[in-house]
Amino acid sequence: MKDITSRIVELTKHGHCTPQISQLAKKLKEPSTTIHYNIKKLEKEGAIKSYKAVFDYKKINEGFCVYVLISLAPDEYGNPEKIAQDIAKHPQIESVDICTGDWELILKVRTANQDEYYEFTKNVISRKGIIKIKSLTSLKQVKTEFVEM
Amino acid sequence: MKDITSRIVELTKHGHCTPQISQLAKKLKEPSTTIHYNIKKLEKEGAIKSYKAVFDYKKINEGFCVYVLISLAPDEYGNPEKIAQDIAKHPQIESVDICTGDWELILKVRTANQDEYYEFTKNVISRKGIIKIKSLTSLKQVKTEFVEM
DNA sequence: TCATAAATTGAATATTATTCAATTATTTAT
DNA sequence: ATAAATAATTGAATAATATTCAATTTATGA
Repeated sequence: MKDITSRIVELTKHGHCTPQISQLAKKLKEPSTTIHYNIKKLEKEGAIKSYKAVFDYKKINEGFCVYVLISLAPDEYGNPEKIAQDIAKHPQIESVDICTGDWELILKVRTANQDEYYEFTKNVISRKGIIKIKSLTSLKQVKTEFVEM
Repeated sequence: MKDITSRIVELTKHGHCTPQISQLAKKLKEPSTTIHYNIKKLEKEGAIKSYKAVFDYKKINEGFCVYVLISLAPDEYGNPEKIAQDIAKHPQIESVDICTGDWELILKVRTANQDEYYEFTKNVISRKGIIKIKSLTSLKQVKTEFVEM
C-alpha cells in the first residue's frame, strides 16, 4: 500500500482540478468552444485563482475546525499583512482575513483533533504582536466553501 | 453579448469541475489508472464532496466579505441546525458553522458591496431566534479555501 | 495457509479539451 | 454616422485525457 489517497487529497486541496467544459456547455446550452473561450478569459483576468476539491473534512482526518479571532498589538497595526501572510503559510490554515472591528485577524484552522490544534496554537499563534485571542470551535459545519454538507 | 462568464462563475462556484488525473499521475509518479481508482474511492466514501473554482471575489463582484457571529435565543439551543440550514441556503453564504463559545453560529457572507450586505441582513439575519449579532468586515483576504491570494 | 477482497496496472476505447480559421458582434476613433 | 479595430462566438479537426476492462499483484482474515 502506497497511501496514494492522502497525496491526492493534499494536491487537490489547492488545485490540480479543471472545469468540465462539456458539462458546462450542456447545462448552459452553448457550444463548448464558447465556454472554453470564456473560461480562459476568466483565468487570464485573474478572476479564477484555482480549481480544487472540497472535502468532508472529518473523513480526511481534519475534523477539528476552529475560528480564531486575533487582536494585534498597537505597534503591528501598521503592517498586519506581514503577520497574516506568515500565518497563512501553514497548511492547517484554511483562511486568513484582515478585519475591522474588535479583532484584527480572523483565521479558520483545521486539524485532526484538539491535541494537534493545541500544538498549532503553541507554534503559530503564540507569537509577538498577538495580544489577545478568542477561539470558536466548530461543532458542526453546515456549509463550507459554498458547498452544503 | 450573452454574459456567459457570470453563468460559468455561478456553476463552477459549487461544482462542475473535475480532478486532473494525468497531471496528478505525473506529479505522484504513478500510473493514471491508479490515480483514477483512488479518486473514485474517495468519491464513493464521500470524502470528496465536490470540485469547484476559487475566485478573486473582488473580480466577480463579490468583494464585500463579512464574518457574522450570532447568538441564539435559549429556546433555539435545542435545534440550531434548523436555523443554520435555513441560512445556508442563501447564495451569498460561503460557510455556516455551529460553534461552542460565546457565539452559537458563525457565518461567512459575500456580497457585491455594503448596500447589498445591508439588504441581506434585513432579509436573512433579522429573524426570530437570533438575539445578538457581531459583524467583522474583511478588509483583505490573505488566504481563502486553502488558496493564498 | 488458503480463500477472498482490495489495490495496482497496461492496453484499448470513449470522451473531452484545445486549436484554428471563419464569422458575427461590439467598441473605438474619426 | 461610418469605417476600422477589437472582442466574442462558433464548427470542424486534432490533441489530450478519462474511463473501461481484464490481468496481476498485494493485503486481509478465517
